[in-house]
Amino acid sequence: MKTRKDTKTGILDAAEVLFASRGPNATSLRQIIGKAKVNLAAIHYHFGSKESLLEAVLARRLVPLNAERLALLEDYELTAGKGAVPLPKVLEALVGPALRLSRDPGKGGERFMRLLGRCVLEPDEKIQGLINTQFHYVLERFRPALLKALPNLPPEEFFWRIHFLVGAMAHTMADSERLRDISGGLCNPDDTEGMVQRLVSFLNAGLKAKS
Amino acid sequence: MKTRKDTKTGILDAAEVLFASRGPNATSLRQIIGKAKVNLAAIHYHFGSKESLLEAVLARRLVPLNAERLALLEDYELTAGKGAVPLPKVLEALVGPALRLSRDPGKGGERFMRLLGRCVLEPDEKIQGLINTQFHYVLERFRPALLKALPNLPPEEFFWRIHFLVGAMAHTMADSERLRDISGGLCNPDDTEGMVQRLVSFLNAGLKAKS
DNA sequence: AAACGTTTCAAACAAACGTTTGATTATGAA
DNA sequence: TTCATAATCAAACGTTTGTTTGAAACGTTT
Repeated sequence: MKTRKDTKTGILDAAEVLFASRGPNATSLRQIIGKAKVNLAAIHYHFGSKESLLEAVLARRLVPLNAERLALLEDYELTAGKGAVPLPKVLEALVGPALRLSRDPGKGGERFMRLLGRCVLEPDEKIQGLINTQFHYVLERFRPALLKALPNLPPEEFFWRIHFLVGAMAHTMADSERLRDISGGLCNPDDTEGMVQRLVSFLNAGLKAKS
Repeated sequence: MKTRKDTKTGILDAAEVLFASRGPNATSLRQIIGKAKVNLAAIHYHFGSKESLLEAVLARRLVPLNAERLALLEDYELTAGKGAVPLPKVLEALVGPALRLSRDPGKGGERFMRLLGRCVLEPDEKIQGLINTQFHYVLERFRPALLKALPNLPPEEFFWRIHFLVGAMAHTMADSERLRDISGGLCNPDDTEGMVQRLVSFLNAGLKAKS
């Protein structure tokens, strides 16, 4: 029983790193066992299949992450009383915890944030399914707050802007490292708080745009 | 000599469709030849390799597309004289031609737009290389116009916002079909002009946000 | 028609993939 | 110790992947 958790979380950790950097479909089980230094059959023994492994990798961080998002939102709503929570606060609750993951190397760090962004943008239907279930649940909870903070915004326009928001957020999570190249080293993706603040103010202005 | 172009463009067309819907790496050559109804060896005879095939698929549409973007921008700059081109116009020149591709089914249509968005977000380094070369070239040309339209915006902030812009644009190009589901059928991704207009006004407001 | 280069085709290639097997070793309870 | 369960391991499974081969069919030119 002593080595079970070691092997299991060892696989999860290695899979998280590799899934995040090359994408789940481009990562082979043999690369994972090479990094985790376990036997190939251990993956199927502990997780059943590659798909279930990805599911486990996602669930390990995503469930607490979404709980944190909802808790933050409820906190802001309590403070706001019967009034609307200001849009920047709502956005902060939505994108902040996700982006801030990279600040906490112990809890998955940058690796998982990249993986999450990558999965959101992944064409593969199985991965889509895993993500959409979680995302719909969060969006359903955030939608009333967003609509409240954005009065006079037609529902159709609202969904379009959520779509743009998801794109900007996912791309930022998945591949901000690219920004270092594009900017010629001027931008530093490691400055997470700066990143959150910049993204929130960008989204805040975009969502409030006059249509 | 008569059938050469038929086979060659037949492969390009089939590859474009399949690459766009499942992603290049998730598409096998055998799926392509099945759709194009040609022999497997024809791909290597005409293109040399799978990677070169993707390169050819991209180049066929991307070169004229980027030319159109630059032509539009120069047109606006001519009209503006020595003054700055208004930001919405600059954005229109940047994202309009790409999104509008879906209006022209003869010239590749929605299929290529999806592929392009997908390639921008693709982790694979070889694909990144193909995209970055083209994108850098365009961005270098658009940067002065964007900076001119956005005075008082610090260079660091500028690059961050370009990054958000790319994310929103690529996600919109790659997978607006998803919006139909999320919105419960309320939003119609086939309304390309509406899509362009909404994205431009969203990006316009986001780029102008007070930092 | 004969000879030419170009294009198609069925068949096979080695490599890599996710998954399964059956034997072997470690662990905790009786 | 003895036994049963849990975990690890090397080896092989059948597919699928991108790529290569050599011969057949085609179109053009002489």
